[in-house]
Amino acid sequence: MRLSRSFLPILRETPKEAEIVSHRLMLRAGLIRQQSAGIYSWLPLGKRVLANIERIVREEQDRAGAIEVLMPTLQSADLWKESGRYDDYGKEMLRIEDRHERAMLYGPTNEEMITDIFRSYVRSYKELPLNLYHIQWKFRDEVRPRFGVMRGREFLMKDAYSFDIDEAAARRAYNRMFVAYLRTFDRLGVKAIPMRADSGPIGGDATHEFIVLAATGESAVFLDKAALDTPIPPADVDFDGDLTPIVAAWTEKYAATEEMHDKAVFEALPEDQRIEARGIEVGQVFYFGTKYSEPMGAKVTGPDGVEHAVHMGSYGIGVSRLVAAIIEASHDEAGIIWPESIAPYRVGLINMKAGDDATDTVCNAIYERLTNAGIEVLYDDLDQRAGAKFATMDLIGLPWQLIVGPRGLANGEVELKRRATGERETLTIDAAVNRLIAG
RNA sequence: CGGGGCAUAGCGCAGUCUGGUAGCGCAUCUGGUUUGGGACCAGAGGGUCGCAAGUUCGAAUCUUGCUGCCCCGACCA
Repeated sequence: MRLSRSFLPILRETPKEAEIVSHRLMLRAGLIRQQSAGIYSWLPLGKRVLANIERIVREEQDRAGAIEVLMPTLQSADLWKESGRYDDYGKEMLRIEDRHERAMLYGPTNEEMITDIFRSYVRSYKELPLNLYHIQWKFRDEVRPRFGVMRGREFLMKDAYSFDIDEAAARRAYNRMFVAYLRTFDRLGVKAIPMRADSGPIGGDATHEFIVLAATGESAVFLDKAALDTPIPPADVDFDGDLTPIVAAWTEKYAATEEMHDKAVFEALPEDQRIEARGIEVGQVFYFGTKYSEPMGAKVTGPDGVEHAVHMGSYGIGVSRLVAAIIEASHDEAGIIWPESIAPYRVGLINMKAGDDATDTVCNAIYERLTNAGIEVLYDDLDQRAGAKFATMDLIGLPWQLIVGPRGLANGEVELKRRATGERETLTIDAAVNRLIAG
C-alpha cells in the first residue's frame, strides 16, 4: 500500500481522554476512532491488525477441531428466558424492542443461541464431540467502559462452545481449547499465562483465565516464575491424543489471579521464584456441565439408549482487547512495536526523497519485488521530511523499516532497521530485499 | 451506581474569577527557501464557545436545567 493512497490519520498530539499507553497509541497511530463511550470505529490500520489476530485465532481453533459458524449480534429474548438469564443478566444486557414490540437484545454472549442450534439438530452421542465457535461482536453495557478497547462496551470476541456426552469427554474438550489457547497467544507474540480463576459454584479447576502480564493490567496476579518458561505445544500436537500432560505442566505451577490467590502456597515457593505482577485477561476457558443443556433440553441419546443432557464448556478470546493488550506488552517511547505475526504490514518502505527520479525508481522496484514475493509493504511515498517519516513509521510500529535515500543509493545501498531493537544495517538493495523475502 | 473533573477551530490548550469585536501552538491551504530524526519565511482559510432556558443594553464568561466525555472506586471478556 502506498501511503499517498491510503487512509492513515495519525495524530501528533494525544487526545486528552486517553489515559493508558495502548489507548493513546491506538488513537495516535490511527487504529481506532471513538464513536461513543466504549464504542469504536476501526480505521484501516487497526482493521488489518484485528484481521490478523482473527486469522491466527481461527487457524488454531480449526487445528484443535473447532468448527466455525456465525451467529447474529441481535437475539430474541425468548432463548434467554428459557435459560433464566434474561432476568439474571441485569443492566449489562442491552435490551431492544423491535417494531412488533418483541423483546430482543444485543448479544453479550451466545450460550443460549448455540445450545438452541445444537438441540435442533444433534440427537446422538455418535455426533459428539462437537465444538462450534464464531468470531462476532458482543455488546455489554458496562457501567464504566474505559481504557479504549481494553474495556469497551462493544467488542469482538471469539467464543467457542463444546458439547460432550459426559464430564470426562468434556474435560478432553477443555484440554483441547486449553492447548489451542497456549498456541494462539504464543503465535500472537504475547506470553499469556493460564491462571486459576474464580469458577463460582462449579469449583475445582474448571476454569482458567489466560493473562498477559502488563504493568497497566486490571488485575493483580501471582505466579511461579517457572510458568513463564513452560514450553508451548508444537503445531503438530495431536489433538486427538492425550493432552493432559501438557495441561498439567502448566496447571501444576502456581499461577492465580487475586480472587483465587492462596498466599500460603505462593509463599512456599522460593522467594526468587515468586512473581507478583499485573495482568490483562485475554481469554478464558470454562467447563460448566449441564447448566444450559439441562434447562434448554439439549440432550443426546447415549450408547446406553438413554437421553443425556450434554456437558458443555465455553471458551472466549477477547480479539479486540488483544490489540490493546499486545500494545501494552510491546511498545516504547516512540510508539507501537508489532509482533511480526499480527503487524498491519511487515515492512515500511521509506522513500527519503520522494519526487527524486533515482530514489523513486529504486523504491518502486523494491516495492514491486517485495509485494510480488507476498510481503505486505507500506510504502511511504509522501514528500515529507525525514524526521516526520521516521516518527510516523516508529509510531505505527511495523517490524521492519527499509530506508531508501540518495545518500545510500550513491553507493547502491539502503538501510534496514528493525523496529523492535532499533538496529540498523546498511545493505545492498538486493541483500536487503532478499533478507526480507527470506524472512 | 457513589465520588471527582472536563466540554472554546481537526488535535492540544488560553480566555471564564472581574460580562464588552474569539485567541495561541500544532495541523490544513497558497507561494518561496529547505531536505537523513516531527524545517523556516510570508500569506490564507477554518468556530451557532456541548444544548436549552434565564439575567443583562450586551453572555464563551453570571444563574438554572440537560447532554456528552474522562478519571477514582464498586462491578466485569
